[in-house]
Amino acid sequence: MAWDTERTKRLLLEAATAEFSEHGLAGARMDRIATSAGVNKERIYQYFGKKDELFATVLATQLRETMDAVPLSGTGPAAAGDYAGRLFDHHIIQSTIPRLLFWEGLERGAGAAADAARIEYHRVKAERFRELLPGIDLEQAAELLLTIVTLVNGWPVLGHLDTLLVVGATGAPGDRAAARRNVIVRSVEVLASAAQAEAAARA
Amino acid sequence: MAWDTERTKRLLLEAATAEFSEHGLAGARMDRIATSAGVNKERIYQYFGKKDELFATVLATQLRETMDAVPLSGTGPAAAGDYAGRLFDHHIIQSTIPRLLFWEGLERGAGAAADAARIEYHRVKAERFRELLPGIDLEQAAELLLTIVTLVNGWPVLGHLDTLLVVGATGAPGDRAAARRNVIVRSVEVLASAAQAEAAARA
DNA sequence: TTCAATTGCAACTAATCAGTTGGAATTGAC
DNA sequence: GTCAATTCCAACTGATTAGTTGCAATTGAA
Repeated sequence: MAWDTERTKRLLLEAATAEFSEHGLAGARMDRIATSAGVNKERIYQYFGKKDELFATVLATQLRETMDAVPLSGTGPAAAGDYAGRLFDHHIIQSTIPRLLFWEGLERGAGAAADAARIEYHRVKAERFRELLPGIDLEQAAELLLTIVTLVNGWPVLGHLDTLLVVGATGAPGDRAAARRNVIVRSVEVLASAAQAEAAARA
Repeated sequence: MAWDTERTKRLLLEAATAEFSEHGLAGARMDRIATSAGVNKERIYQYFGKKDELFATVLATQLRETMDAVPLSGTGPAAAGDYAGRLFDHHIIQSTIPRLLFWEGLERGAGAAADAARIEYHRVKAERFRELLPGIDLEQAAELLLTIVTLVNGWPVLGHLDTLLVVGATGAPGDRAAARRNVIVRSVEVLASAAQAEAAARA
């Protein structure tokens, strides 16, 4: 039976994803990752390098996967809202993503935007998003996309604020995910329509 | 010359605010807080207790201060947009706030919503925000307030995403803060109008 | 079978960290 | 001036942590 190096790497990457999502870079523990993966700690260093290199690998893998998993399709404000809704759904299933994105923002800051491949990927994404809303310019598209990503990823991370502001004020929690998803989708539709109207008024 | 205990506490609290804002709970170092404040480390424990107690104190102090510093005023969608703009401005000056809010979300999670006084404070805030937009119900108000807080606080924390999506796609950075502030203010106005229209359509 | 490369093991290492301690210095009441 | 309480000091402590090490076991090519 041969060594299954790829499987070992996968186990470690999965364990690292969970650990970094839960604790961030500073709070994560290499021992825990190894134990959780059922792999000797020394293998981590052999395959992935030091702690922050493993963190970078986890981020690159997970954030890239998200962009591939939720494609843009259709045209018009409803398509924009649909995209937001699907992104929201994806994050419910892959709950590590929003946390990793904010850990990245907090722990790596501006340095996180220095990757040329990633810059290109996002440029293409913004361009593609613009095509969903005929008539708007690239800046409008990029700003709206930033709004979508902020709202969708921010919601689970600021769950305590949802509890304080919405649940606390109105009393009955109900299905919070469904309600918030609904609000975000409709908000995106409204903002997309407004963006188009604004672009038309300027033409 | 008497001991100035209150001054020592203030120095420590300021240093702790900066440290926790920069590094979060797991990444902050008590030695650094003490050094930065020019105070002996042992004083921290005497005055504030252990590390996570100090963190809680910093959070309570800073987040409470924010709510007091940016009051709600006026009525109508423009008032909602104005509030968002003033909140945005405040966070530019007090750059620790957004980061602390997201550290809290990531590092303390749902437990952060367990404080009775804070629940009450947010309930009152949501109620007051509802009064800005006559006709809308409390749930609409709370959801829109959550959207505002998410966008305003999320922007600095996701600065790398701004760079990737907006700057990367459109080329010239310009004054990003002003541009993003403008987008948020107008978005809030649009969403506030839509919320009122929706409430009216249901009446 | 041999041999070099790689994986696997678990103990080890040096540094770091939150928290503590004993004693000196200071304060303010009496 | 005395005295108890408090602040200040800086060294200490024990636990934890990222990373390393020496050696055994395994793999696959020749």
